[in-house]
Amino acid sequence: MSGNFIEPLSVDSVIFGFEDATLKILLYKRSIEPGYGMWSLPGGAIRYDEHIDQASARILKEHTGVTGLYMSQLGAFGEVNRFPGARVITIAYYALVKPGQFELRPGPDASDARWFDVNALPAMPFDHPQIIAAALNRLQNQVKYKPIGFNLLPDKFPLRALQELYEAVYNIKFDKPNFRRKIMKMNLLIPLNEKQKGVAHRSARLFRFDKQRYDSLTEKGFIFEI
Amino acid sequence: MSGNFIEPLSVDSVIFGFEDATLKILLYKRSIEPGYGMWSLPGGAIRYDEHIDQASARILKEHTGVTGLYMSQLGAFGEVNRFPGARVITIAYYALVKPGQFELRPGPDASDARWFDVNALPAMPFDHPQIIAAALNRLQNQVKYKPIGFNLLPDKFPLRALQELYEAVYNIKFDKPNFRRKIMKMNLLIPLNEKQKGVAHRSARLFRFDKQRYDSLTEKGFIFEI
DNA sequence: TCAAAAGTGTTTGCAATACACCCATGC
DNA sequence: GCATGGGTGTATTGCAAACACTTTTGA
Repeated sequence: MSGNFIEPLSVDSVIFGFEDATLKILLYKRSIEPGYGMWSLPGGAIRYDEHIDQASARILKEHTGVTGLYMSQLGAFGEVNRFPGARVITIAYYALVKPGQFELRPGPDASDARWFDVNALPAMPFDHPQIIAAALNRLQNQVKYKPIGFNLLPDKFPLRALQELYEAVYNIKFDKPNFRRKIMKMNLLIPLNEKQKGVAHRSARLFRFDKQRYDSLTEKGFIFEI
Repeated sequence: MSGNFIEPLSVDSVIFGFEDATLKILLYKRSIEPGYGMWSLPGGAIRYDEHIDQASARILKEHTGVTGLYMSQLGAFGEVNRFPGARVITIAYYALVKPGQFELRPGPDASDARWFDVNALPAMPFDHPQIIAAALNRLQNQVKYKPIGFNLLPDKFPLRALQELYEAVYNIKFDKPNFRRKIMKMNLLIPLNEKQKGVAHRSARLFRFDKQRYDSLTEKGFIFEI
């Protein structure tokens, strides 16, 4: 317990991934008390000399091994007894990960790491279930008006993957022709001269998200909405 | 500086009001250092034994004298040097106030209190300008899908007041007939047998927001949107 | 040649927009 | 009676929803 840390303040992250048409969350099996052996959100203490966003990025790096993940603050969680034995307020973040962006490994103070389907989460310690609920809620609100969903897809993807992503996040089904038209009309996807491989049916064209075009359209008042 | 407080953690609130068809923010003139004499957001330290939402409600009460204001957390602000002389992370809230809900008075550590037009704010200390920018942004996002705007209006109001509120928040103009129809179609306003008084033209009918109806419609999947 | 998903076309109805207009009231 | 805002009517347009349909590919 060094004076290098702000003791009553921690950071916790909800890391979202998307695989098999399912929204997932990355949890770590705690190898320390309290909560030994439980699956929980990756987290850590904030240092005196770092911005809270830096703290979150550092802790994500310590757990995943990679930097540059899409990341955004959710807010502070401050129930008096949310953490046993001491008053700890935590600042929660959520992060988005592309398939295969890093290899799973146990993070600090953890013995294992695993992706869980958002609809089949294990028992979790502290207020982590509430934090996850807030993260899901935020993700649903953000993904509608910001093109952050692409941070959950590979760089090259077929339209169907995008549709399945939105279907998983909103938990509803879209009509394929109407969804395609809506997306294509935005002119934000660059069609590639590549197709899906290894599928047992007609292979779909792949697309890439055009961030530059999105930025320039946004300057002109364009509003992304799905 | 008693051990009763979590030293490195404070709460700051952006209090919004609506008067003269203008969105306003309530600021307090600091009578202590740092930032002596500057107009700033009302704030204070979090106690060890209170939920952060309670801390925010308590500090709002200490400043305004009233409880029960609509209030919601914005998030944590944690630049390393945001507060001079010590590492202080602040958790920001925004609150909505009805016209005349309380009498202005200087709060703790303040010599004066005053409403400022959001488009004509004074120089402010620390990161308060950023916090206000975030609050405005959040308000704009929230008011579109949640009926929280009514917390800025008197209990009884003419439709025009609601329109002016949305015009002030979004900073755009609406077409009056279309706005009326959109609102009335939602069936969320109860028409009263009362009219405006003291106006130099045809007086408008007053309405009241029907929260019960909103709640029951929401359960059935209704989505508020303006 | 069949299954499965890619991808296109077309109809329908609602809802946003734009704008013309009449009504009530105080000065 | 005129200025001011309250309040209503209506044509136009665009888009979302629904669904039938054709095309391509691997097994």
